[in-house]
Amino acid sequence: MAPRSEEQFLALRTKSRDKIIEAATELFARQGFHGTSISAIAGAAEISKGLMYNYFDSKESLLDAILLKGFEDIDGPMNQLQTLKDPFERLYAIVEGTFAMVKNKQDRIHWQFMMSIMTQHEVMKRMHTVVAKYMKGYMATFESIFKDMAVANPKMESYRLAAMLDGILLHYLSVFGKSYPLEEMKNEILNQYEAYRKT
Amino acid sequence: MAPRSEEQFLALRTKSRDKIIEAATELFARQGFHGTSISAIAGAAEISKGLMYNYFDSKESLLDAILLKGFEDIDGPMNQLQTLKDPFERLYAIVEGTFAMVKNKQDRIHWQFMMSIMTQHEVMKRMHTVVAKYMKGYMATFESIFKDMAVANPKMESYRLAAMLDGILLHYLSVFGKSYPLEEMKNEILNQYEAYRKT
Amino acid sequence: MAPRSEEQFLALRTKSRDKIIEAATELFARQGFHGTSISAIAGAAEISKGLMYNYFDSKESLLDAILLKGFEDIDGPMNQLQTLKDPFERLYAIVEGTFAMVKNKQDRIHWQFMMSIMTQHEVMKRMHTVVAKYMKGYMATFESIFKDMAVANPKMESYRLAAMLDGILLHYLSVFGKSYPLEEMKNEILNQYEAYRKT
Amino acid sequence: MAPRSEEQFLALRTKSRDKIIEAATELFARQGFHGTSISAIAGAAEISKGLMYNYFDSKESLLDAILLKGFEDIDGPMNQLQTLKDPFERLYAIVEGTFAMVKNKQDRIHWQFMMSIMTQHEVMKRMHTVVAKYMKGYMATFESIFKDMAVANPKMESYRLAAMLDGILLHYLSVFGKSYPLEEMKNEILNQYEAYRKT
DNA sequence: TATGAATGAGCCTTCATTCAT
DNA sequence: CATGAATGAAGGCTCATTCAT
Repeated sequence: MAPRSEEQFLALRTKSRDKIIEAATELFARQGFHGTSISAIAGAAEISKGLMYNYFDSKESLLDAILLKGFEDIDGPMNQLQTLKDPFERLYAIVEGTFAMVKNKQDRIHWQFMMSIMTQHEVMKRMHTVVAKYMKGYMATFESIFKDMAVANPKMESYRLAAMLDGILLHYLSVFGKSYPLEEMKNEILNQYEAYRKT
Repeated sequence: MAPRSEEQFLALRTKSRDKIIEAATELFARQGFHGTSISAIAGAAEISKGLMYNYFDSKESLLDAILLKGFEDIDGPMNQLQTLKDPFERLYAIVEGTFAMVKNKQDRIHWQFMMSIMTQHEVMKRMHTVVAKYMKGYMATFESIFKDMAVANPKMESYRLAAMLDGILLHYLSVFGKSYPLEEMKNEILNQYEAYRKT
Repeated sequence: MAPRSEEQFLALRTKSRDKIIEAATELFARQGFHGTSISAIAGAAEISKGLMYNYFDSKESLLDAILLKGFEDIDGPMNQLQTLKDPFERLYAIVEGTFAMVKNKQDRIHWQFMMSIMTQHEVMKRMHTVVAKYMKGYMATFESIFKDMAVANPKMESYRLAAMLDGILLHYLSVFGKSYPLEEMKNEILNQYEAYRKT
Repeated sequence: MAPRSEEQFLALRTKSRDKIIEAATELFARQGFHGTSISAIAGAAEISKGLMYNYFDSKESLLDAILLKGFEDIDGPMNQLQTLKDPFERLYAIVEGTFAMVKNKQDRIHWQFMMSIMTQHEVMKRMHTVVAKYMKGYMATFESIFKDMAVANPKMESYRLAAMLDGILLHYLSVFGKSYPLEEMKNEILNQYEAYRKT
C-alpha cells in the first residue's frame, strides 16, 4: 500500500480530535467538567485514554479547546451577515440567530455549559484574553450596525444590547427555564429597533 | 462538673458554623468549588477537618448553604426598601444598591462566584427550587414597582430590567472587568425611568 | 433531699450500663460491629457519647462485655439444670433449651452475631481465654451427664454432642435459614440418647 | 510502536489479579476485613493502591471474590471424587480431605477466616445465594453417597454429617485449637460408616 | 456524673497522567 | 499512531476518643 499522504494523516488527526471534542462537550455539559473523567470521554469518543494526550495536553486544555470552538461556532455565521446591506437586517439576523440557537432543547444544555464556563473565575484566569477578544469582536459588529443605523451612541447601545441578550440567555438557561417568555423578549428587542428598518 | 448549658452549646455551634461558611465562601470564590479542599477550608476557618461534618452533611451541602446565605443577604436589604413610598425611589435604591454591592473590589469575586454557582447545571439540579423562589420574589418586587409607576406592561418590564441588570453584572464581573462602563450603564437604566419620578 | 445511698448509685450505674449493652447488642447484631458507631449506640441507649466511656474503656471492651454477657445468659439456666436427677432429663432440657433459644426470630440475629464474634480471629485473640473457660464448663456439664448415663466414652461423647449442636446452629443461623430441618435435627439428637432415659 | 496484544494484556491482568487476591486473603485472615486497609493489601501484593480498583469494584467485592474462590477451591477436588465407585471410599476421601485441609497450620487461619465470613450477616446479605448454591451442592454429594450406601434416610444423614463436620471445624478452628481431639473425631465419624464399606 | 463540640488519624476511592509495548 | 495497565497523589468523609464545662 502506498503510504498515506500528508492530507490523509491530517484528516485522520482532525477526525479524532473532533470526535474527542464532540464527546467531551456533550459529557461536560451534562455532568460538569469535574464530573466527567478522561476515561468516560475516551470511551464516548471511541479512542483509548492514552490517545487523548496526543491531541490535548491535559483535561484543562481540552476544556479550553471546547470553549474556543464554542466561540468559533458563533463567529462564523456572524461574520457571514456582514454581507447584508441593511443594518437592521443584520441586527435582526443576529438576534433571531441567537434565540434560535438556544431554543433547541438539545442545545440548551450546551449553551448553559458555555455560560457556566465563562462565569468561572478559575477558567477565566486562563482564558480571559481569548474570551475578551471574541467579545470585543461581537461588540464591534454591534457598534458598526448601530453606526449604520445612525443610533445616537453606538458604543453604549452595543453594551446595552449585549447585556440584554446575555441577561436573557442567563435567565432562560439557568433560572427560569421553559417558563421564560423567550419569544416576547425577542420581540421586545426587535421592536425597539424596528424604527431603523430601511425596507 | 455540670455539662455546658443549652446557650453555651448554641453559641459554640453558631460561632463554628459561621467561621466555616465565611472561610469556604472566600476559598470557593477564589479557587472554585472543586479547587478547594475540605482541608483548606478547615485550615482557613481554624477548625479541624472533621468538624465541618458536624454542621454540613457534605461539601455540597456547604455550597448550598453558601448560596442560600447569598440570597438572604440580598433579600434583607431589598425588603427594607418596601417602606419607600415613591416607586421610582424604590427602583433607584435597588439599582444603586446592586451596582454598589458589586463595585467593591473585595466583593467582586464573591458575586462572580454567586453567578457561577447559578449557571452550573449540577448545582441547579439540587437548588433550582430555592433559587427560583428568590428570583420570583425579586421579580414580584420589580413588578409592584412598575405597577405603581403605571408602566404599560409591568411584568414584561420586570423581565427586561432583571435581564439587563444581570447581563450587566455578567459582563462586568466575568468578561470586561474594570474596563466596563459600569457607571454609564447604571445611568442609562435610571434615566430610562426618570420620567416616572414623582418628586 | 437526702444524698443517694450507695445502693442507689450502684443501681443507676448498673441500669445505664445495661442499657448500653442492650442497645449495642441489638445494633451490632443488625449492622455489625464496624457498621455501628458509638454515636448510634449512645443514641439508642439514650445517653451521651461521653458517658459511654465511663462504663467501657473502648468500643472493643464493650464488645467483649457483650460476648461475656452472652455466655452468662446461657450459663445461669444451664447450671440450674444440675438439680434434675435423671441425666437424660438434664440433656433433654439442654437440647430443648438450645433449640428454643435460637428459634425465636427476634433472637436469631442475636445468636448469629454471637457466632460471628466467636469465629473472628481478631476478637478471639483477646477473648480466647474467657471463651475457652465457658466452653470447658459446658463440656464438663455434658461429660457429667454422660457419665451418669454410663455412656462408654463420656469425654468424646461430649465433643460429639457439642460439635453437632454448634454445627446445627451454624447451618441454621448462617446458611440454610428457615429451610433448615431444625425440628428433625433436634429429634435425631434426642432419639439417639432415648435409650438412656430412666423413667 | 504497536500496542500490546490481547494475550499480553490478559497475562498482565491475570497476574495482578491473582497477586491481589492472594495478598488480601492472607491479610484478611490475620487481621480481619476491617483491620486490613487497601494500602496494606497493595503493599503486600506489590502493586499500587489504585490498581485494586481496576480489578474489583470495592473492598467488599474483593472479599466476595475471595469467598467465591474458597468455595471453588473445595469444589474442584470434591467433584473429582465422583469417579470412585465405592460410596464409602468417596465419603472416606471427603472426610480425610476435609480434616487434612484444615490441619496444616498455615491453612488453619485461612479456614477460620472462611468460617468467619460465612457467619457474618453483612456478608451473607450479599453472598447468600452463592453460598447456598455451593452448600446445596455438597449436600447433594453427601446424599448421593448415602443413597449408594443404602442408608435409611439419606437426606437427614447428609444434614447430620454436614453439621458434625462443620461443628468440628468450628470448635477446632475457633475455640479449642491444638488441644482439640481432631484425629479422634475423624475416626469417630469414619467408624460410624465403616459397616457400609464394600471392599 | 453528664454533655456534645472538637479533634485528627486513617480510611476508601477516584482519576489525570504516564509508559511499556 | 494506539493501547490500557499501572501509578500515586489527593480528596471527601467517618468515627473512636478526648475534654472543657
